Amino acid sequence: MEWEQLLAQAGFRVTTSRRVVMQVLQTAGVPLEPHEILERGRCLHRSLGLVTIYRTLALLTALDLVRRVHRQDGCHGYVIASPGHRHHIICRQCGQATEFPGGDDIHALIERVENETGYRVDDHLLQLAGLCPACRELR
Amino acid sequence: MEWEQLLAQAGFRVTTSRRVVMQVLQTAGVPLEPHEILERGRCLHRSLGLVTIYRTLALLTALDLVRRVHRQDGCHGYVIASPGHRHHIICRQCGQATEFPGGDDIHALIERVENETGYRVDDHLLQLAGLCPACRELR
DNA sequence: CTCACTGCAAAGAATTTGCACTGAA
DNA sequence: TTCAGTGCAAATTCTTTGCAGTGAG
Repeated sequence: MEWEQLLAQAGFRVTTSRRVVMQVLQTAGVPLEPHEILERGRCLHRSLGLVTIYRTLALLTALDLVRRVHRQDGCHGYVIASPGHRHHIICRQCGQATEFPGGDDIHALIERVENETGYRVDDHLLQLAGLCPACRELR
Repeated sequence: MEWEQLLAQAGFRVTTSRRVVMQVLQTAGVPLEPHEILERGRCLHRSLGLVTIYRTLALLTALDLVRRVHRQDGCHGYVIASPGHRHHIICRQCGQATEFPGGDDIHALIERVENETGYRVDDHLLQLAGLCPACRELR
């Protein structure tokens, strides 16, 4: 339950809505869009509103408790974040999102690009897509 | 002018609107959002409409003449694409976008992630952000 | 001459804001 | 008790669709 302490320490209140959003995301395992969070959250908290979800996601994202993931089509979903800078690989069949850590290979790549382009890189957006083990089974 | 031939070969017409959108993007060098393309395009083609820009971008993106780039905040812009699968590095100061090719390092990274996660990767979204050479000068 | 393409208006989504009420601390 | 947080309604964007007129081939 350490995220609750993190919230409190940062001066924010631990409310039912925030608990529900976190619980829904923790249970889901796949990236959810705001309206999907609403549907699932309503089961747990009748009066939950979409506006609150937007505001909650903005807060949780700012605190790095939740991460926003992109899709090529421009839609984005939200997933629970692990501590540290990580990236996601998303199954295009079932939507399952798995985090993986950045390794030396990313740094090597960034260094190469810095040399090739003359840029100084200070942020990166990396997301992979493919088939998860379970969906590969079904082929 | 080879993009015009590509359009024609694919059975699409080379119209003024499409020429204007391409020219604006080629001139810009930085990723532009639809409404920015409209503003600049109007200078060249008075009656240009936003709807046409959306439709044109969808077409050009499908033909891989233009690429969509993402920002963490969810906004996205469009830039001229070079042939082949490339990635972008975007200057957070001036917005300048530069393409760079994927090298062995990306394949190595993907292979590592496949081994670690069991996924079979078939697509990736990689975008870097930082300071371009010109903006670094000004520091 | 035809039909793909365009612009406009209007519909639909996605997201944000204003405001009075509610509940966590 | 107090003020951050909430829900609702309405305002903003952002993007897509329907349709009649226009122009590329």
